Amino acid sequence: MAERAGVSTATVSNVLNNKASVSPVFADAVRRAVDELSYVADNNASRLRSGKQSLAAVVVPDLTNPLFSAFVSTLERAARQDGFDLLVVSCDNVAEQEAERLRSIRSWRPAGLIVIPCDGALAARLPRGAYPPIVVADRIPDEATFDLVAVDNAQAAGVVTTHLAGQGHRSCLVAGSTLLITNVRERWEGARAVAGPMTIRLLESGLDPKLIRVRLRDRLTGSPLPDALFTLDHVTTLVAYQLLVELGMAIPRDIGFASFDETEWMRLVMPPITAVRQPIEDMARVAWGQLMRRLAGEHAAPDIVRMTCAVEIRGSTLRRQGEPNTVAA
Amino acid sequence: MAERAGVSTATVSNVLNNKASVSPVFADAVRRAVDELSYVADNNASRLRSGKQSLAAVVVPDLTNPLFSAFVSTLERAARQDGFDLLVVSCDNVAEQEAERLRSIRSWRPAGLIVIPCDGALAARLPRGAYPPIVVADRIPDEATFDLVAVDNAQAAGVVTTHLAGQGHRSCLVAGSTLLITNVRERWEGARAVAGPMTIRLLESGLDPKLIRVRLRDRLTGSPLPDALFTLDHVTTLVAYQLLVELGMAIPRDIGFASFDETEWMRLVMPPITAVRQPIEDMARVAWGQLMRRLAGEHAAPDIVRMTCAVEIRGSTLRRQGEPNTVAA
DNA sequence: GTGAAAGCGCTAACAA
DNA sequence: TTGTTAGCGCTTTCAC
Repeated sequence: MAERAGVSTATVSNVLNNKASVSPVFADAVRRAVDELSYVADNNASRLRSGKQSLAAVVVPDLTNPLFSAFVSTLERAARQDGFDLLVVSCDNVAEQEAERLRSIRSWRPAGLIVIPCDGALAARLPRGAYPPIVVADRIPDEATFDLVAVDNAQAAGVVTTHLAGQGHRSCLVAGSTLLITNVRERWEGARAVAGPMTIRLLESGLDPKLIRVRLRDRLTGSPLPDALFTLDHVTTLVAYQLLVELGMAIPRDIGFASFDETEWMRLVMPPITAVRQPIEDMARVAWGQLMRRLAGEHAAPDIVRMTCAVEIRGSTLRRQGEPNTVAA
Repeated sequence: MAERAGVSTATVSNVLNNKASVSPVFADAVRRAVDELSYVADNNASRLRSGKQSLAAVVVPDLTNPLFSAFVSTLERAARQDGFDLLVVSCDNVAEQEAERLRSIRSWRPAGLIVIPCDGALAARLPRGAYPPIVVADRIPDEATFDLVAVDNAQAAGVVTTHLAGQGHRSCLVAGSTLLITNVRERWEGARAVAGPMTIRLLESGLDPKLIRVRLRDRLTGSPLPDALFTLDHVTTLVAYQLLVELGMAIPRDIGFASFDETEWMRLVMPPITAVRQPIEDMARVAWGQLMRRLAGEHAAPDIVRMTCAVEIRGSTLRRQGEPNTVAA
């Protein structure tokens, strides 16, 4: 490359990084050679010498979850705009995998990490020793030692619950994977706090769709029967809705139905489903911004951002007068 | 690190890569030091010297498309099993971006690339000069110069079309983004080839949801009205279904509805939607296998794999006797 | 304004 | 079995 342009490697480097001033003649020669050989500098060699890394990594629990893939998608775009590429890693919802990946990913010497952790015990899974800056998103770690962007789970769950009670529901089943996930705990506590006279019960249904199905079915066919169901995560919502349809339970007449996490199909089914919409794209952009500030050398205390969710009230929870799906008392 | 263990860097390297034999005493010392410092070797420095790269890259048109995120998810798992990490890049459905990314991604010197291209003209967007092995997935490039894994689009579209005709539909509208995407072209041609006496028309609706909506609405409110709608990609399907609901068209009585690409909600709505299910996870595994074989030095001609789709016939297209949603003639 | 030389962290080749 | 040395491709430093 340098020989093709007839200059030294140092000059090539200077042209490519517009560093020290280079005469137009040499600069042109370099650019021509770059073009002819369609040369791109080796990022890693350059990092090795300069210490400037343009690779970041993102660790998510599950790439097939539309919430997380939207997060990664937006993050990737934000990163690219700042000249970074993104190593994407999934831990398949397994904490041990996450620990392993968190360890091994350091071999790439990423400039920073963005993590949606499996559960609250993230800090315990970080190996001792030097680490690049870490930003945590979506799920809240037990210790507030990281920059964090998450939603106000309790508030949003509260809005839904208040709405359910206001629609005259008497007994609400709240179903979510596990209280070990701080988000789920916050949602449950936010719901319980405002249930008022409405009976409210929790079902920790786990992460495995088959088990979720069995456990939910128990509650939806046993006694006492709830007249409202509030599911706290994407998978539980999917299993629950399918189950309600199969059991022939009419929504919202037999049972009101609301979901934390919105997916496009919730607008498409009849009646459409009341859901909490998380600002996941905004979260990705905020997380990236937090990381960039750390890379710029900011030393402030952890930056904790809580974002507000939109609650979309739809037919699946409406049983009062004047509204669709009104039911005679 | 080497000094902490009291040995030379070469010995550390030998222990970490279990290369040349190292005495148990020294090996233990190294392992202890590794543990204490929670040291991981710098992948890039090691690649620089050894030439062995354990990074691969995947380029997809859009990470929010569930088909593609499932692909990336499975691919990432396969890669990890072979000791590779994955650089994930989206081109946001823009060919120029894809070209740019394909160029710049080389700066990481990935061992190989897996690409779901924006359209058929992939080869034209590859810069001249040396390239790592490339495997193309899902969308078929114009020139058969790459290893390829894709589905048999024409066959699957044919099955759906034959079914639609067999259900007594007289006039079918086929809607897909653009024939520039070879998949869409194959689907359209596969459908047209077996339409028989059923009138069949094509709408190239583009990639922008708003425009898709306008164009579809024209066809679904104008004349002649189709009595079946077959959408050829995920976005078109979503827009179309919403439109049908809004227009108050009863499925399947007013219009039969089928989709290429299956998403979970298609099983959940009533009636559930007839859809072609692509074996996307299998495609990811096959693509990774193809890449691994190239990395192992295989020099054979391009390996072209076509996989068969499952066609899920559901209520949205059933109007005959003995089946759900039967309609009097 | 330019090039020679050193060195980033590692591994390959070889000498001890 | 172990350490020494060279060099991967780049950027930095510093003489010119």
